[in-house]
Amino acid sequence: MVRPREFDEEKALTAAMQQFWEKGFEATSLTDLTSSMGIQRPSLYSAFGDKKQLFETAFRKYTQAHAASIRTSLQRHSSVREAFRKYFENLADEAYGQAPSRGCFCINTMVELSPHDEKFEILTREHQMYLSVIFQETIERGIRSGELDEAINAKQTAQSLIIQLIGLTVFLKARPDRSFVASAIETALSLIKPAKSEG
Amino acid sequence: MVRPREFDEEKALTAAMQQFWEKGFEATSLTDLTSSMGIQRPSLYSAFGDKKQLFETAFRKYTQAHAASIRTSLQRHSSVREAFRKYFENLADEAYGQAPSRGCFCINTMVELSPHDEKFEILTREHQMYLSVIFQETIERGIRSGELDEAINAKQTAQSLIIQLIGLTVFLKARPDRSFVASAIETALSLIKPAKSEG
DNA sequence: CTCATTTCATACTGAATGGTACATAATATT
DNA sequence: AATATTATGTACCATTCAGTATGAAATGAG
Repeated sequence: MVRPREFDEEKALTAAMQQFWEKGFEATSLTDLTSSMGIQRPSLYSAFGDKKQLFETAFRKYTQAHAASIRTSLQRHSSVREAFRKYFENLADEAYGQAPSRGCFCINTMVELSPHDEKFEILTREHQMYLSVIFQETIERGIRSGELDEAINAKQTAQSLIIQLIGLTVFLKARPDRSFVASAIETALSLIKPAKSEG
Repeated sequence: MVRPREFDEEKALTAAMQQFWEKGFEATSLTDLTSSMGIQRPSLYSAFGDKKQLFETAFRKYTQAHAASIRTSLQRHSSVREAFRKYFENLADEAYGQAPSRGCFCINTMVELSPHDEKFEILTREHQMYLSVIFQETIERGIRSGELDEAINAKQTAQSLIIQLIGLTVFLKARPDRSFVASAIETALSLIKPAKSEG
């Protein structure tokens, strides 16, 4: 009964997400968006609403994918310590590639929008809380399996690791010495003490 | 020989710093600047150069004051643990006031500009490295005084604390539960172990 | 084929952006 | 007091911004 849409909404949304992720909300213009999405302005507005609405949709797409990615990454290793180590080290490795470090879309948004926009204050907080639960469950798995020290407070440690993940992600944008990053990662991992091996 | 300047350059620069600190580079307009600085556009350009140059001058003013403030704050207590505790707790307290949390100008800049502007990548990195040295010296003072465990690696611990300071500062913008913040602070302080009391 | 409906491309809107030309006002030196 | 020099206020510039009006193109239903 109608003319069908000529573009793939999901691909267009992904392109918008990449733009906002790389440049933030303010610095991304509608021209940036339409050219990277490969659509015209009226199509953007009819499909996604205005710039802020598109940003929110892109943000939600990111947080879902991000949480799923972290969960998968942490489940890839039977050793919880190894899982966290690989996750943090991979984060650092990516940041030292040639391209400037985009960091984390959610963290970028926390800095740019949360102080002035209550909706994003809530959305960013909730995402970090969600990640904190994933970390906590992972630590609890390590305790149950006997890998980690039973004395570890899983919740508290997870929350501290979230703080350190945020700090590391942000500082990596300034490309600090790798030794700085390495020692911060070592210290973070020291909080996930292995169980005392018999004796 | 000339007409003297009618405004106080230092006060105008402070006003500019506050604006950039609160809203970032992109979101601060020249109109925001001139009205808060109480001067006209041509005065701004002749005294401070263009927007980016003014931003850099304001940034440098901030980092100097910030480093001095941290140094003073950490020296206020003879106990190093107490000094760090007060510093972190004060940070959290400020963030929960009514006004939206501006966070740290340097951290905001790291997120907004460092990935796309090498000059600020360097300036922000150097400031954090400088703070790291202040932390390290403070920890070393605690070790020398006998307050802290000699086994502490002062440099590594300082670097980790910087990461945690960044993480905490950023997450506070999303106003997490105070319990979350409190436990992150406890974990951070646990890295500065007191010396074993005899026996 | 005809018509209703929706998407698309072009071109535009008013407002805001960073930056500046210019004339006037104020000072210090002579 | 006359002059050279700098600061100020106004008014402007071209450009870019987010958002939209409009008409043509494409589809499915009858």
